[in-house]
Amino acid sequence: MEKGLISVDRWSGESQAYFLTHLHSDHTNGLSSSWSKAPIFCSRLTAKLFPFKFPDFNLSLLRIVRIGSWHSVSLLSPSSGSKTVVQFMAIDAHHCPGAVMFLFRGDFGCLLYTGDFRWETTSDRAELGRNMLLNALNDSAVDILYLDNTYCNPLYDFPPREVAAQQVLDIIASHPDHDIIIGIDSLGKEDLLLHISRVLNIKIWVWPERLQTMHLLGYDEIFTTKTSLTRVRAVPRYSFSVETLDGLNTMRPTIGIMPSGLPWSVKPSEGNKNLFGSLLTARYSKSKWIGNGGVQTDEPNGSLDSPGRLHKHIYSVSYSDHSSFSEIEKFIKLVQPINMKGIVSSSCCYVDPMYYFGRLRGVNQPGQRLHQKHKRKERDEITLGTKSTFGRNFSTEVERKRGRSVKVKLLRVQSSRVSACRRVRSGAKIVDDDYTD
DNA sequence: GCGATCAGGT
DNA sequence: CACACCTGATCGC
Repeated sequence: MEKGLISVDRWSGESQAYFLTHLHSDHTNGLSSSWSKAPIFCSRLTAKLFPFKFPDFNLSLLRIVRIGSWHSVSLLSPSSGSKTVVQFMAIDAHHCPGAVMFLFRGDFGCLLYTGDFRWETTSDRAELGRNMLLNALNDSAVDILYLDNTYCNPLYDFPPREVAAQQVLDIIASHPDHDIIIGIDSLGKEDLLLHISRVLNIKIWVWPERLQTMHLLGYDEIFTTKTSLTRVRAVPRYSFSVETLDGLNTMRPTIGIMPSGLPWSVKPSEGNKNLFGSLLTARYSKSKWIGNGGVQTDEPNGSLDSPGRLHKHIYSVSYSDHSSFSEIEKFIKLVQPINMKGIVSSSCCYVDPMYYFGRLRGVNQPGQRLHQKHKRKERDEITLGTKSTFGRNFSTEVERKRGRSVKVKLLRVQSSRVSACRRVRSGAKIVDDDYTD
């Protein structure tokens, strides 16, 4: 086909080489165990985790890309049919285990695709990442930066993960006799859990599948699936809700901590009316946490004005694996791309990074003409994944309201073999595992 | 009965 | 309001 040279995090078209930045499922839509189109380039750690997500995948199709080295692949130019070489380098994206950015050079120019990334500036690891990127760029211009623009808005202001991790520890320390539930996904936030484990000298419960992942990542002693060994449990985020926490509290005093990009409130719902639906109680500002103090509730146990407190049993901490607005800004200043484009798009929330950062683009560049040329080439030959919820908003009101039944997650009876297997696999049966053994 | 896809949730 | 990902329905095979 005419437009198929390479694809990044995009699996639907016909390309000659495919690149995977990381294994979160919003970047693997369309990828499956039966994949056979062409080789997939990814980091070593992603390759290691790969079979776990895609059990019967033909691993001979994976190409491990060593981080920080240039690699090349020879392909056929879709337009001319002649040989063309694409050079590429993987750079640590500091997002989740195995996550990398890809820097490409070829006839199309120089492209940097960040995938999801966090660009902290305070840690040693961040310093290494910065140096690696600078070495890779080696003063040459990035024609197009494809940017993780998830939090590309000045409202999105949160601390480095080290600081957020301390906030989590503070919350735990202030609840010495509580069980602690932390909501996480299938990959990511391991450093937070390791930090908690180290500081409190305690094991951390995870669901069985997550334990396997932890073992693949090389963490052998820290995590456990035995509830009796610890009061701190990391549970799938989707099983973390007001109802879950209320239910758990009928058995033991328990608080939930949601490490998440932003201290947005939980969903509006009956009985929680005054709490929800707006920007929340605390946010990180100018190097310290402030409570907004304006949230009044009828909470009988006292005010919810401690930082991040969302609900009598739930805290939200801004522990994010995506870059904050100011980090995005620093990154763009460093890269000085000639042009850029957000990879996170949705019909209602897409923020074009050019809106805030257009002025930060590289200077002394030939400008639009060169850019246009590359852009055309890129559009023809490179296929890039974007996250999108576009389309969902077109469903009718009738469809949206159709047939929703209220679920009682804690006590739900397994309704089918297939869904039972799914739940067990994903650890949703947390309460059964915890309290009926 | 199966995987892929979609809508609708947490 | 974001993100990541679960569940159930439906469709094509």
